[in-house]
Amino acid sequence: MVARSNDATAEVDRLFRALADGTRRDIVRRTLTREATVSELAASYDMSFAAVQKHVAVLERAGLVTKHPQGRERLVRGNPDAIRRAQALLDRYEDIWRGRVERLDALLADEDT
Amino acid sequence: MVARSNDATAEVDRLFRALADGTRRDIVRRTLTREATVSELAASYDMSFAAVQKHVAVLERAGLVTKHPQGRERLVRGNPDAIRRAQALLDRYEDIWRGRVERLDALLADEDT
DNA sequence: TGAACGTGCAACCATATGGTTGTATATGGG
DNA sequence: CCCATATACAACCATATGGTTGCACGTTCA
Repeated sequence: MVARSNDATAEVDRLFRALADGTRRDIVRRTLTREATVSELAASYDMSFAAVQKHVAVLERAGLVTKHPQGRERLVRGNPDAIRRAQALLDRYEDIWRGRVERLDALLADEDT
Repeated sequence: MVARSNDATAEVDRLFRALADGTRRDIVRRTLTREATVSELAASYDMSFAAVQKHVAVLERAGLVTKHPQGRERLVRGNPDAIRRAQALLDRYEDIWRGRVERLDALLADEDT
């Protein structure tokens, strides 16, 4: 009976969940190179403005993008730190597989680093 | 209007979606070091056998684990290749952010490599 | 052979998700 | 000041998800 579902776990859930949608991944990709307003993003996809706005909100909650008010617009900017956080998590799995995990409790620990 | 939602996209959706659950991540972690039967896994979590069996099925569809029949049991084995596939995808985002993407169309391409 | 075990799967339920439309609020420009 | 624009958010709907219980089926073994 492994101890689970702490705050860190919920955070990781949100991170991977946010990445599990093509439109959202596209938004992240776009805003990593150049920030864009919500309207600009919305124009790119075949769905309502509100739908895109919701996707941005999901990404923001997951930490994958940040929003920066600029007058009446919000500049959406991809957050490379969140990407690296996801990478770090996957790296842990690689480590586990390669038996590179030194402390035994690291095997039991989830993402609460 | 970016072209989206091809087969590769659906596959990536499944991959990240599968990782967006703590119980499933735990199963992956466990089975990366040592294969386990579905029953053994089920004993570890505070939910029904069927629930765990469903989680394993989700992981299997995402390619994160493979199942190997052994008599009446199924040995569940974590698949490091799927982890690496996820890593490769995230690496692409890093590359994009660092402006390391050479071909311009790589910016538009999603995960259909 | 028959009982117990391991697994898969269907049916069901509550809640979450991803979309819609409509409305409210704030900002910018004429 | 008014109007158009940019965003946010609520209400609603269909479908997906994550859990449950119950049953069917193959395998092991006494």
